[in-house]
This record gives sequence, structure tokens and C-alpha cells, in this order.
Amino acid sequence: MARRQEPAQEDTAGGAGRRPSRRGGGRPTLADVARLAGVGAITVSRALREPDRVSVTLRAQIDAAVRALGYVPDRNARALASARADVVGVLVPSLTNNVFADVVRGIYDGLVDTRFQIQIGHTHYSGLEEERLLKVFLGQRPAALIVSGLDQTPQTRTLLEAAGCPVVQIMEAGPDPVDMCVGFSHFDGGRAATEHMLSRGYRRIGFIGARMDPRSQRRLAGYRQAMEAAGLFEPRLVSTTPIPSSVSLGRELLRDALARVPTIDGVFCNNDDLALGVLFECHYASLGVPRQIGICGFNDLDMMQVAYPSITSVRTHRYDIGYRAAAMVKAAMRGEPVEERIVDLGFEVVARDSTAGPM
Amino acid sequence: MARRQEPAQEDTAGGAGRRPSRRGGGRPTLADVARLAGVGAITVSRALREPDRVSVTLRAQIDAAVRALGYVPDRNARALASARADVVGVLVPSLTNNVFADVVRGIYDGLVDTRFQIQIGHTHYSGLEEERLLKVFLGQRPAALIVSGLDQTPQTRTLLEAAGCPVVQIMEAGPDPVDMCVGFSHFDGGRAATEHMLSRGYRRIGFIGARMDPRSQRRLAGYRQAMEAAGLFEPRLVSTTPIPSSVSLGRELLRDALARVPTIDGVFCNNDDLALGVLFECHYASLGVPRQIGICGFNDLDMMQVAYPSITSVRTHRYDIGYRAAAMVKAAMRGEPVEERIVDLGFEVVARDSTAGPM
DNA sequence: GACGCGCATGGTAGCGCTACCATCCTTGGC
DNA sequence: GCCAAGGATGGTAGCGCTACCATGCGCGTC
Repeated sequence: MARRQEPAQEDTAGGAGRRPSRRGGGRPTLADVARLAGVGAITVSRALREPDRVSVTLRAQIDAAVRALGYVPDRNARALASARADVVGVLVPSLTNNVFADVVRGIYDGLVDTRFQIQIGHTHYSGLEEERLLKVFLGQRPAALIVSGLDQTPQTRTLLEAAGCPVVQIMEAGPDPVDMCVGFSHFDGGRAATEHMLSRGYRRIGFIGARMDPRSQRRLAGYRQAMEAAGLFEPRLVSTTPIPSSVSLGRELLRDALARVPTIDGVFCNNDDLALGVLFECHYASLGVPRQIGICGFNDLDMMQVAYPSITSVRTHRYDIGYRAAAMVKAAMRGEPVEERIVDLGFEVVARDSTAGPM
Repeated sequence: MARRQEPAQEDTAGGAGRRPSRRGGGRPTLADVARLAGVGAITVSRALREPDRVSVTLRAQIDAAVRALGYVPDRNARALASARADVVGVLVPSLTNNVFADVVRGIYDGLVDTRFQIQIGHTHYSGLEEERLLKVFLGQRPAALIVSGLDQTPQTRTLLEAAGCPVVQIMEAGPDPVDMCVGFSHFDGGRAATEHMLSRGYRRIGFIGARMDPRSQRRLAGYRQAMEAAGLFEPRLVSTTPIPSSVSLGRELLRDALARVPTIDGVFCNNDDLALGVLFECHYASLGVPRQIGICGFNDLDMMQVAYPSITSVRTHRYDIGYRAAAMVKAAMRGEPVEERIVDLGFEVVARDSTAGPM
């Protein structure tokens, strides 16, 4: 298969006197379009980028020439000449995680009507990997950067500050962002969930958490504060692991927790995967939900509502975070002053059957 | 915040006689490194891309200069000069779908140790959108392309054939790929799942499917062939909708199916989300699984194994498909002849409690 | 000892586009 | 009717890198 390096293909229209340049592979260029339309190259460039600044007559000629040649602008040349690639770099810990998949979907939707392409990097929850990827991204002078969380390494923060493009930190709302941020308070979310369970009458509420990234830590801190305020905190109520979260891990962690504290009457799960696993383990072990065990998840994925019994969770506005981040980035790239640099989209505790109260 | 267009920063090392070029923002260039290291620019370029071709002495000097200046190669300039961007374009229908999230993770992992960046486009299951995105991708002369499925529009296929780079079609294994393909037979998967349920004694097996893309259609065709072979096919056993799949939709579709055919004794679900919804609806309606209703999903996500009862599903090798696609792309980009252009990674019916047999 | 081969290194000339500035033409004010 | 102002158009000069083609050197061959 002649897949690599096709021989220079024949010019579609009669591009008279075109010297066969050895590089580039014979694709039509801006100059070809200009020649066919009988205008200067720069006018073609403008017609494509800022149509309003070119007269209607010329624009029509140029459009026709573009179509006739099947011209596609070379984004690499454009990026080099303007010292700016039409690329928005996005750094997320992982895409397997439904939460980030939703955020990224919001970002994509927010940028779908622009010329910007999205490039995603997976940090795998590692600050060093984040730093490495950021350098790679900066190598192409991205139009904007979206990074997850507020806990970058000092070096990464310095790079972001010197990036020379808009930067949005997502998932968390907090003071002193590099440039802008959009998210919510994980601490408050953890506290609110715990307070909800306490208000429903649960007392020995365990915390189950996997892959304790900074945001998970803050949710745990919120749980702890609520429990301490009620005089109910005990270290052995907390089960955490650095292992990535999954439904099956939820089952295991509940078993562990019950082995350690058999009298647990409720579980606040760091996320919904774990909560679903906890529910299945309760089914399996014939523990009644919500009478013997109350369950609360975090994020409120679709399945929480339809699980049987339905599972209480903290609804977070993941898609909106991505969409809003895209909007902030767009505004900043247009040069508009962004007055609201710190956006807190909040959360809601959605009470369902799984926390109806102990017997 | 001076976020946009920082003033040209001072040269870190003493770059004597450096005229302040108005564009580019004063970032160190290859020439700066060459000057500091006392070598030619091209040697620096080689030292970075093909270290073996530069003597150890010079390499050390160059490395030192790179570090001293904090030099980061400009990927846009590199792409323009070499007529190839270090970007692999990936077109998938959606990332919300766990299935594609896994595939994409495999692609990322497969390319993590290379210089290539991944750029993802979401076609939203639309052939026209796929075509549009492909043109955008081609505008930067990607190093390789990975697209989903074998059912591109004729125009898209033409573009792919003329892309001048390796192309891998993923998710399906079939004859006559544009260049290469890796996946499995959805038809066979649907048939095998149905045959499994038939072998366990289920007779009035319904099909539940959402967002009937070409691959879902082929799974349905496989189901249909198995049912017809057993003399059990009936059109009203099939419930499909163009709506995107979700757990809650699974609950609804089961209700619909039962309303139409109350004697249904099994359900083959087009994917695992639906299967989980069906399970929850059975819990809710007090229908015993697997005695009254047998359930089989598709893809075998993590939660199938830990659901209670555990749910039979067709395991597909999503991560491996992505990883293998990345490997094929890497080999082709290195110019190695790829002998196996059509790779079928198969699937397995993982029998669990949900299809233990009717009463 | 002259020649040729291969390897390390360098110079030159773009890649295709856009920033910057110059030029031209229209339009309006006096 | 002349000139200023402003909008449309074009020419020139790169952006920072790599492909291509020298060049120079050491070494083996006859």
C-alpha cells in the first residue's frame, strides 16, 4: 500500500507555471488560491480569517477558488507565522473516570463552534507527569490551557504563569488561581453529605475512599469536620486506599470496613462507583439499605437515580464546569476582560432512598 | 493580570548581539542553543531528534546549552518544515461512552513513550461531522489517523485514502479497510450471546438496544440470525431506540418490552448500561433474575461482575484495540511493513449468574 | 601514497502562512 | 476642487525549524 509519501499529485486546476516544490506534497497553498482568484495572498488569508474585512466581490472569487482547488489551510504554517496554535491544551488526571469524561465533553461542546482543537493530556494523578505534559503543550504555543485542580507543583505553576495564554484551573473553586478557575468546594461537599446522613439519624458513618487525590482529601476533611462537630469521629471509621476507584473496590472496602467496625450504620463514599459497589455488597450480604446501612455517593452519576434502592449522592456540575471553562477561555482569547475569575458552580446533596434513615 | 502577550523576556544566558525579533516573544530558539553550544543549528536539531547521529562530545555540549536556556522545541515550526505534525488524530463517536473511553486510554498508553500527541474529535455518531473533523485534522498533516468503524461516507473514505499517512479503523474487524483495522465481529458477538442464552434454556429472548449505530445494528443482526436459526425470532421481541444509551433507559426499555411481550424470559442488551438498568428494573418489579428473566449485556464493564446477581456479558477487548491500533500506527510511521493489516481481537461470552437458566 | 568510502558536521533554502507597513482608492469636509 | 481620513488591498520579510546537498576528515584498500 502506497500509504506513505505519495508522489506529488497533479494540480486540480490549471496552475500554470507551478514549479514542483519537493516538499509539501503538492497540496494547494494560499498562493495558488490567490493566483486563481486574481488577488494577493494576504487578501485570501484575510478572507478566510476575517471575512468582514474583505469586499463581497473578492470574497466570492476567493471562495470559488478555494472550492475549485479543494484548498485546506495549513494549520502548522499558520501556527508558526502567528506564534499561536489553534489548540487548547487540557490536562486531566484520567479519562476512564466518568467525572472527567463529562468535564471534557463540556469543554468540547463549549469549543465546538470555534476553530480551536482540543489536545488532552493524562497526568495519571502525577504532578511530575503534569509538568512534563505541560512543557510538551507549551512547545506548540497553545491558545489556552485548562488544567485540573489547584495543587500544581511550584514549577508547574511558574510555567503556567509564564504561558502567555489564558489558563483555567477546573474542578475546584478556591482563592488565588493562576489566572481563572471554575469548580466547587470539595470540602463543603464532603461536609454537606455527612451532615445529611447525620440529620437522617445515622451515627457510625464510615468514609470509603479510593485514589486519594487532593480533591478526595478535601472531601474526607469535610466528612471529618462534620463528624467531629457531632462528636462522632473515629479514625477507624475511615477506609481509604491509593488504588484507583471501581465498583468492585467498593464491595471490598465495605467488607473491610465492616470487619473493622461491625456496627457501622452508614457509608459516605468518595464517589459513585464505590457507592454502587457498596450497594451490591449489601445485597450480597443481605444487609438492608437504608435500614441497616445508609449509603451516600459523590458526583451523582446517572446510575445513582435508577439503582434499586436509589442512592443518595452529591450532585456536581461536571459538564457545566467544562462548558464554563471553555466559555472563560473563549472570552479571554477574544481579549474580553473576564471579571469573574473565580467561579463556584456549587453542588447539591440529592437525597434518595439509600439514606432514608436507620431502623 | 498580564496574561496575554507578555513583553519579550530577557535572555537567560548572555545571548550577545541578539536582535529583538518582534514576533515569537523572545523564547530561545534552536539558533540560540547552537550559538551557546558552539555548533551548527542543524546539529542541535539532530541531537534532539536522532542523538545517535551526533558525537558524544557535541551531544553533551548541546544538552547543557538546552538546559541552560530552558529551550523547548517549537512544534509548529518543526511541523511546517517537515510537513508532518507529531499528532495522531483520533475520531470517536463519543467519549461519554465507557467503551470509547477505554479504547482511547489504550491509544494513549500505546503512544505514551513517543513524541506524538493525540488529538481527539467527537463525531457524535454523525458521518458528516466525521468528514468535517477529518478535514480539520488533515489541515495539520497528522502523523497518523485512527477512526472508528468501517462505515465512513464515500467522501471520507476518499480523504482517508489520500491522507498520506497511516490510517487505522478501529472497533471492527472486516475486509477491505482503508489501510489497517483492528477490532472484532459485532455480528458474531451478538450471535454468540444469543446462542448462549438459548443454550441455557431461554426461549422468548428480547433484544434491547439504544443508539443503533452500525455496530449495534450488526449485533442485532447476529441476534436475529441466532433466533431465526432456532425458529424463535419475532419482530416484537426487538426494542430499539435512537436515544443514547443509559442505565435509566434500560429500565424503560424493559418496561416497554414487557408491556409488549409479557412472556419474555430473557433479554440480550446491546450494552452493559442497558443491562444494569434491566437488572434494576427487575429488582424493582420483583422479577427474579435469572429464573424469570435472564440478562446478558455487551462489553463486560467492571460492574457486570460485581452486580448482584452478577451479569453475563460479552467481553470485548477495548483497551487492547486502542493499544494495538497505537502499535500498528507506530510501526507504520517507522516505515516498517505491517504484514497483519486486519486484526481480529475477538470477544468472549462471560457466563455469570444472570443467565443461569429459567425456572 | 593516492584514492574512495563513510561518517560527522555545516550552509542554504525554503515549508506556507501572517505581522507589519505601504499603497491605493474612496469618501467627506471646507 | 483640494486635502485629510479611513478602509481595502498588496508587498516584503520573516516565524523556527528541517530537507537537501555540500564539505572535511579519518581510515582502509590496492
